[in-house]
Amino acid sequence: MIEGIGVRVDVVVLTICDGELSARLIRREREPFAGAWAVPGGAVGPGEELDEAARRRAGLVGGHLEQLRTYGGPRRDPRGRVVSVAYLGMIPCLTRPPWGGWFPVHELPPLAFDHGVILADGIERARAKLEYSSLATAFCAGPFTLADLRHVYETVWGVRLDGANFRRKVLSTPGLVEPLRRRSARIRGGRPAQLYRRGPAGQLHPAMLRPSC
Amino acid sequence: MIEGIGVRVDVVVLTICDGELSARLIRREREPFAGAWAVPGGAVGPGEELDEAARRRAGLVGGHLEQLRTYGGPRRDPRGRVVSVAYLGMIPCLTRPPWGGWFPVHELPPLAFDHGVILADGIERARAKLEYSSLATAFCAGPFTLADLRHVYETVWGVRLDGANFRRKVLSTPGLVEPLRRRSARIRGGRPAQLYRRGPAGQLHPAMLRPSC
DNA sequence: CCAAAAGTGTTATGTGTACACCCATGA
DNA sequence: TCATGGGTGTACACATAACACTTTTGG
Repeated sequence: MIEGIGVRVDVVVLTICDGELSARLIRREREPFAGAWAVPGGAVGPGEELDEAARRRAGLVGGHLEQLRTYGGPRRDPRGRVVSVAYLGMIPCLTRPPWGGWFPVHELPPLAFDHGVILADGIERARAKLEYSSLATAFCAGPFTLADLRHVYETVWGVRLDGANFRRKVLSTPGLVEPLRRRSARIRGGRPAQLYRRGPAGQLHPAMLRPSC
Repeated sequence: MIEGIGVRVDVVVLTICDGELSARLIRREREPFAGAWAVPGGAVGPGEELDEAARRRAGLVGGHLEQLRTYGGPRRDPRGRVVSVAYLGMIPCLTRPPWGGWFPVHELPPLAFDHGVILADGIERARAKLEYSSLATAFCAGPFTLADLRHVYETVWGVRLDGANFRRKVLSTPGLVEPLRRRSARIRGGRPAQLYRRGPAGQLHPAMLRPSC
């Protein structure tokens, strides 16, 4: 049953930094691709669940994590056969990176191995899942306004959404968000907005469709 | 990089036998779970793509094949750590099984390892993909009528659909089906139906929604 | 002729979209 | 009071669902 195939996890971690959908990358220290950027990841430990391994290798304590796809081409790694179980993680908005390595997805450097494909697949999965799941709230830390949530959609999809229709859509989905008693403090004038937190709903029915389609 | 983790593919192969959504199972000959039913699969060969391995292990020459999910719990296999890359295959309707091992998904036997979970995930993926993809045509061999295509949806979802609305929906989706010059022969009376073949479209916009939701 | 299935028409109902307009706050 | 963003109302386009109706075949 042992075949000399290595098993790794590689994790596409996305967040929104300063209004830009961004991915976390690390710089490789060893050959091959020494000095190139790559998605965080590493070998799966003995007795370790794949999900656990993904969280450990990505340093992802909280936040959303889901399996993305498995990449197993025989020539992916010049050192030998390596099958990589890729994951997609999402963490709340950051105003500044906690430690280096966040790249806006429009300004990605060349990546090692097939990590460019993995990252592209992860971004597309995130964009698709916003349509039919409540995953957008995973990008929001603590209480948020409907404008905050709308900005998540606008940033990830790269479109502008009508605030009025977005509000109706979100509030008409049972269990998507729950209102708090507080209102947001205003920064630059304007009426203070109602604050919300995540609701128990996981799926959206009907879906929030991307305007481009 | 070699860690003693085995890598396999396991394939959920679905078809429609005699109006029933059915899965192909094989009987295990060796321990563990000798005599139990399991989904077809096996180890990935050296230098072999995962997709190739899935087709080879499932004996799937044509038909649709897509990656489903990877199962890697440390206790999946009592012999040791085995990561299984699961695939979902679909082949056209069969009036009778070509060789044994087709089970209606409502009458499944107990399955070896975690293959019950894998099979359930595969069935749910198939049901979900009918909504937003043209995958239903993968269950149709050669030219088909719109009634044939509707029966695919009805069988996989376990619901009844209105023929008139289904027709309009399918024909209004560009590139989903293409009409042929022929009409079907009638079996038990009734007007002969127009025959169609698959079109180039892969995605459905808007989606074909399950009535249950 | 009748039964059966293909195919068309019609209408009520709901959902997405665009946009006008009012409300509450900071400066 | 004005600018800004939160929040409401409304009209139109379009999709769905239900079902009556016509067409074309076999028996």
